[in-house]
Amino acid sequence: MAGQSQNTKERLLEAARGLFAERGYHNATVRDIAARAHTNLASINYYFRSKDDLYREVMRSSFQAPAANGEAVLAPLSGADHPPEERLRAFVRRLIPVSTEEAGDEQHKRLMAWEMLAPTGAIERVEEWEIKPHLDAAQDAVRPFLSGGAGAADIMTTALWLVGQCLVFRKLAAGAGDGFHPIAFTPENSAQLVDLVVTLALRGLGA
Amino acid sequence: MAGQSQNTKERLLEAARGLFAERGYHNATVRDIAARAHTNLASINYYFRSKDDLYREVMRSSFQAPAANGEAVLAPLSGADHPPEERLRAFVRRLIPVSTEEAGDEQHKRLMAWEMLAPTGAIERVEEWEIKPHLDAAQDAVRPFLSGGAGAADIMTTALWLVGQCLVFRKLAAGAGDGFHPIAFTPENSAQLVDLVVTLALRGLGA
DNA sequence: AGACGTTTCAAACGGGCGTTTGATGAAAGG
DNA sequence: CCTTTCATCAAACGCCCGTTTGAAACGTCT
Repeated sequence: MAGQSQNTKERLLEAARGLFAERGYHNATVRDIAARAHTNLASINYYFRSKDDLYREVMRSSFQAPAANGEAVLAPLSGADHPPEERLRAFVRRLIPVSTEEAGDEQHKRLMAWEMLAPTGAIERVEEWEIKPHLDAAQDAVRPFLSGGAGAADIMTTALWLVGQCLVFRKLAAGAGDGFHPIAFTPENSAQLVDLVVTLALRGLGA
Repeated sequence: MAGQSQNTKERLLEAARGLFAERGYHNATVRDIAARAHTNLASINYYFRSKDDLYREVMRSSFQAPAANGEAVLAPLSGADHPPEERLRAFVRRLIPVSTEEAGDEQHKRLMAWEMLAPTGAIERVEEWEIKPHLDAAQDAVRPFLSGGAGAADIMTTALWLVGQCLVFRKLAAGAGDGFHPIAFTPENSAQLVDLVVTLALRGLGA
């Protein structure tokens, strides 16, 4: 019965994704995954050959999910026919979360965080996938504001400076520690936040 | 023999701290800890009552270590008799790493990162200890530059903006992904970095 | 109906985990 | 010299882990 089997396999993937994100690879047990998927323990080894393969499958799908960060951030910025200020604003807008819940794909981010702290080898150099796209886009965003005498290191440093201003909000929105800082990430607040960051950044860059 | 016993207990603490930082609580096994400390398995339950208590002891000592971030960052900034620019510069200088190796206490940071991703309950609200001191100092640093009409939310947002600019370098210096960004954290480079961030931040703040 | 391939399930396997135990060695005091 | 106390150690105890197994349940053909 192919219909139900597909269903079970997808339920397993979803349950595994959630538990891997919550607890990391080693602390997410196959028994818990099977229980959350409402299926039997052995289904994991039936559909995927092992827990390792299941994890690899989760990581693979997490990277090609529509909400993955890299592409969405990069794509619409390449149009060089817009003024530098507008492109910088577009960069900032895409990097700042529009809501606490949205704040990027929370599960995806936690999966990456686990992979950085405790590499399983499923993905070599996660940072390259997670950070480099932002960094490349950031370099494009700040380059027009720097003088021609600026070297590659200067561009990189300034790009990091810009990324940091945006990511700090993303990080604090994602973390559970909202108790002590009274920032709510509603769409309206995010728009104000983008305005503020863009204004301060542009002034900093001397525009 | 009390002398050797103290020695064993301290070796256990050091080994545990290293392994907890590397692998997190659940994946650091008591057998590995004992092996790294060159002692027997049962010593852990002899000197500390359990693995849990050993972990708590590691976390406790990590917070009162001289290299812990909070205090060192906060203390010398409280002098209100310095001009605002100087206090902001002091804030930035303390938050930007002076070398890749130094970049804060790496083990301490990894312990906190583990505790955020996989809370063991040993420390409630790690962020409050790790981030809040920076945030309070940052608010003090930016407050003089804001107009009197700025509300608490504005101050908080601007403080986050400033912290983000500094922490991004700290994070990238600490992470292993140095391959793709050609920034070296020598003392000289750090000084330049501080100058850059301070300059850009001051311009952004309209000073 | 009967045979066949697919999917689900309870039970068990070997291994690593944290912890406990009881023996052994080494100083200290009467 | 014998006892007491503290520190160390090898061995074992349950427990939970990922995986395997063999059979039952199910749908699909002839």
